[in-house]
Amino acid sequence: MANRRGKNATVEESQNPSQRPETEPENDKTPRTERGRKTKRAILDAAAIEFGSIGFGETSIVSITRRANVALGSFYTYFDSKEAVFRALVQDLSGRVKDHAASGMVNWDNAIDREKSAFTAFLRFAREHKEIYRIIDEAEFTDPEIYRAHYTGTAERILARLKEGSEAGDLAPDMTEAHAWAIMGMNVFLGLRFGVWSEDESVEDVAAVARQILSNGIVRR
Amino acid sequence: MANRRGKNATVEESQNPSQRPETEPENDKTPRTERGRKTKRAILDAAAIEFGSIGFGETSIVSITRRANVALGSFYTYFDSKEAVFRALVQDLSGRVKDHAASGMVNWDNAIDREKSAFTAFLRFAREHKEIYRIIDEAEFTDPEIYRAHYTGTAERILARLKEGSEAGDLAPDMTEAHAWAIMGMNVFLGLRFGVWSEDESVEDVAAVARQILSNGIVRR
DNA sequence: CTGAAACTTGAACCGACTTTCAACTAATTA
DNA sequence: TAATTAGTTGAAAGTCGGTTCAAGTTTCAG
Repeated sequence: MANRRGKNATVEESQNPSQRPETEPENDKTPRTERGRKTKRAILDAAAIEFGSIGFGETSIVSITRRANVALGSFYTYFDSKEAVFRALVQDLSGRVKDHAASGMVNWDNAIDREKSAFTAFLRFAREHKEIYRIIDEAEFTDPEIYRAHYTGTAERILARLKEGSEAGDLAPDMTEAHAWAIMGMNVFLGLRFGVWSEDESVEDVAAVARQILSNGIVRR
Repeated sequence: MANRRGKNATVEESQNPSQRPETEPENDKTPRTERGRKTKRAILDAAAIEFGSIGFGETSIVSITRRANVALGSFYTYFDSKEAVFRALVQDLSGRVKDHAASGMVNWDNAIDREKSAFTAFLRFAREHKEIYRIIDEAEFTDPEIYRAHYTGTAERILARLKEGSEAGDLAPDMTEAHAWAIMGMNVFLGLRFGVWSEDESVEDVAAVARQILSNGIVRR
């Protein structure tokens, strides 16, 4: 096994450089003033809380603006509809998850430990931001495109790592998209059960199981 | 490895014995006539199609009754609300998935092949019933209780199999809930990507990857 | 200081959906 | 056949939330 130190070697492109790429500039609803930016931020933050706690169906524009301490009408200064805030939010959060995972993924010597490190970062993140994961999941129904993009992108990054591992000689030579999806599924469900639903097991213990599976499978040896 | 034939040895309790357990009898909305039973069935079927194709948020009671060729008012003869049909439906479908998985899981000689067999059955099922999976997933937001029960129950059954595998000497001796959730996550995500989203890979190829991971992990050997 | 642009406000409008209900039909029982 | 119960119907009431907009406030450049 090669001995590579992963400090920051893992940070992918990540954190968007300028302020607001947000896919399309579209109908110029972008604030032009500091005041405006603040208000928009307040609306987004309030929306995150509402969507995260009571879900897309139950939150109303009023519930968002009420929580943001902003008038109902102000909402439409910055967003076209409930779907629009949701979309903006999911994109925002999806990016944050990616960034966090990348920057938290340090200290690995081989491909297996690299994955363990990635999972550990992910699990900690899930514990910190349970709402975020609810929101991204709900996008499956509210905004399928973004939902797909989120998981497709994540799988691509995993697969890239796996291929590096193969080339370095750590991993079997035949890593495919399916491998990446299998690992992602493992991570997501462990995150749901041991991150979001309960924290009755230590991060380390759960990560050890994931690591064991990747390095040995579950057969008796 | 022991050589056990799994023909039906795997059918768990499954298919509910009498007709309609449906959790609570509650407000006696049960039909008393053949005619009534037919109508209720029509509503449920129509609901499955609506929920499955346009989702919970978009379907309205009218859209359901229209599709069922039934008057709007008839809906309330059998259900209290949109949530109520959804709940009934999810419970119904969750049971069907379980039954199908159990009965499709035949022809295994050892614990690993048993899991491969389970996954194969699941993936085929997912391809046949993409809507069903969308519906169960949506329960995460519409009816968290049932959603949890669905996955908790599935994980329990996986864990029971793993423990049998350990005892039989096929599997490592330390199988835990986390192992079961990891496997379930793998299966679900592979099902999503290679069952629901696209069928560009053969069931066998995808199953082979899952099997490889469980038996060897992904390290080079 | 002035005027224009950015931003804020909430009442009011509007459409869509849920839910109720009284009148009607079908099936069953005595 | 009459009386009773189960089931069906769709109009209409009621509710709820999204969206609009005209009037107001704040900010700032000139």
